[in-house]
Amino acid sequence: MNPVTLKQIAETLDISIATVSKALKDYPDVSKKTKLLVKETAELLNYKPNAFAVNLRTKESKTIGLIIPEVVHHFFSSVIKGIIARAEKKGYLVIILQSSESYEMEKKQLDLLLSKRVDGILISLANGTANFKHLDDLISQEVPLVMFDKIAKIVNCSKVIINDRMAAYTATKYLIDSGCKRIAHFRGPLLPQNSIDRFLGYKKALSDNNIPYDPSLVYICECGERSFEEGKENAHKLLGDHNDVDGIFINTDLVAIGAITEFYRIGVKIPEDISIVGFSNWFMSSVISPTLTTIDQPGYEMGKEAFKLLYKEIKRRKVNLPIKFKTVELETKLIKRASTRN
Amino acid sequence: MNPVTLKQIAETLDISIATVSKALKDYPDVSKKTKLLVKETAELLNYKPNAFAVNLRTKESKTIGLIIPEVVHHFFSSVIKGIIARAEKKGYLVIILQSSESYEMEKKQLDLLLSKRVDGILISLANGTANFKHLDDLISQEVPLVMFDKIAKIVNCSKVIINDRMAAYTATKYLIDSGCKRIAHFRGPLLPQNSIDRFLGYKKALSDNNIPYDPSLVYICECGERSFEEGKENAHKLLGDHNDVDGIFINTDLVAIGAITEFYRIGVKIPEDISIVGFSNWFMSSVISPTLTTIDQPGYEMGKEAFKLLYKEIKRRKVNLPIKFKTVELETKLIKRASTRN
DNA sequence: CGATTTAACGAAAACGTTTTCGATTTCAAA
DNA sequence: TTTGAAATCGAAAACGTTTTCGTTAAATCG
Repeated sequence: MNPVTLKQIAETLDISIATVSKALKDYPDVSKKTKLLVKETAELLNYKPNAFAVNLRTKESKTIGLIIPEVVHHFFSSVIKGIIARAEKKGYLVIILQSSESYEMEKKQLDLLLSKRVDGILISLANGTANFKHLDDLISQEVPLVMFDKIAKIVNCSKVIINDRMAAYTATKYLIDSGCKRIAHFRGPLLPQNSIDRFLGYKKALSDNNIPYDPSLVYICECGERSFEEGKENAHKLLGDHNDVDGIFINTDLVAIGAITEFYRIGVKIPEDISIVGFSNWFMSSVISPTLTTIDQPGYEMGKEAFKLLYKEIKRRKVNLPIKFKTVELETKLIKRASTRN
Repeated sequence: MNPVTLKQIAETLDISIATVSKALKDYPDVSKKTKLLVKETAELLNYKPNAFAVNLRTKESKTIGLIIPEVVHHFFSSVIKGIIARAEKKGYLVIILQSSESYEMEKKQLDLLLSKRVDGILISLANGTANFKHLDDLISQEVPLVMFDKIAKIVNCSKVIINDRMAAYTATKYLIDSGCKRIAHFRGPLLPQNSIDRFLGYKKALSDNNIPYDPSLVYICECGERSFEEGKENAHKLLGDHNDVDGIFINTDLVAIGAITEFYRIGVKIPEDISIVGFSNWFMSSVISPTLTTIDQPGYEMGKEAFKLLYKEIKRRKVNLPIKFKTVELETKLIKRASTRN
């Protein structure tokens, strides 16, 4: 019961393999009569083209690779969903790999995808990635590549991002406008561009409003699997270090939720004693108590947009058109909830 | 700058393609000397085997397909993570597709994966799936297949599940033991096996404890994208229909969280007025207020286990060993939290 | 030294498709 | 009838591997 091939159709119809192939793809140099015949028997025999052979011939797999730092993550799973949806429409399948925020894994996985000869790669960088040679190599090999969310500015390819700096500015400004005078920041790791940008946005908002920047108010989180615990820990530490903090802008919702949990345990009132703004708008943030004011990050759209860019690049490369890299910036918005004073 | 092939290595070394291929795979009939030579130049030229050609020759892609009802879902993304982790260790890549709980999409996607000639398929059924011909077809084509979580008992393949019935029984029993006399159930859709089993577990727990079963206490949820809203709606409806309910066993955490939100809004006290037990143990459930008592469903392990079964089947089929289908049942446990009286 | 084994290599088929290009047929126009 | 073009078809190469099997040369044995 082996899969049926072009050859078998050719034999049962007593014509050549070439004609069968051409008939199935509606080539102009085969008669309507034989086209019909071929298509009927193909249907009858339940013919499915052998993807391996097609790949080999056409040199494309209609498959793209996706490398993501962490799969179990509301934002990233939204991105995945967006990518899959868009890719499927265009006939592409997507292979997903998880770097677990490790540079080494990221490199290994790029290699894997490359060796599988995917038609293009979508990537959001691991926190541990400081060296970009692996990406530059990809580009010099002319593999279509687009980065999203956690990008490296220095790498020359298409990107889809949000304006982290502006969003952080908005978040911090909102704390200031609601009366906060002494605002802490739980930031992300030192390397990723987005945690740098969010930090800078925070700082800029302070200075624009004549609030002195105090480095001792900035706490670092890994923002990995221990996000929630980190939130609790940093909240606890903060309370030990300072007694005058009345607002915190936190790099990511899950850490913020950890902080809220700890504050609740200790008896610090949110938002009366301390106001909190998170980042990402995890679904969770709308159901905890108090609900969390945060920045909405459009994951699904980001996924769709990222695939769109990749698709264009794949198409253009195929016909040797020049590639112009684009970076599209998606809108974020402040979601006002109960963790801040209005 | 085309990718380097065996042929090019052969030419630069002035030996045959066959020898190069064999040298790289450490065949015994090539001398250590040439092996070294070949490997060195392969390294030098940065040779990467052409996956397409290998696939065509070996008839395997080292890729598996995964069909999941919904990607943005704590449980399922945990499963994905488990599968990817295990697959990568064995050199397999995984293509992920989302059925969005639709039978039609599920069918289409199976076809897609089949046409890509993945080495095996992992699937969790859509809620809309009542007909299993597409799965039986797969099996008769001898495509390795394992179902997980949302399975069809009638389909003859390996499965990895939890004992939904027992888990639901435990959950309901816990409500009873904590003093509840009048227990409602927010169940899932009518078709999926697991929502049936959970309902049966609920019913059995009632009858074992001499509590009359009252159909008017059972509410149905789609448990799709609107889960949270459904929870709120059903909670509201329940309050209108009955005034003596003191406990609810809810098919899935997200619905339960919706219910809690609504009860909170209305002023019903959890757990004093009504105790609630959810199902799945979403991370969210540990941070809302009150924290939600629930059944922990081991997603990551389920993913790992599912891949393990699939891998075994792939290996055995390759050497034409007989296949014995297995269904492994994973442990669940009751997580006692604040939404129930202890 | 002849016979036989062993070691090392290569030719070639095969996997199933796509596509170029030449061959054949048909048919209308001259 | 001849000629030319148009319509159909097929042979064959190519994609890059893997693997069988045969060939040669070297080594071993009696």
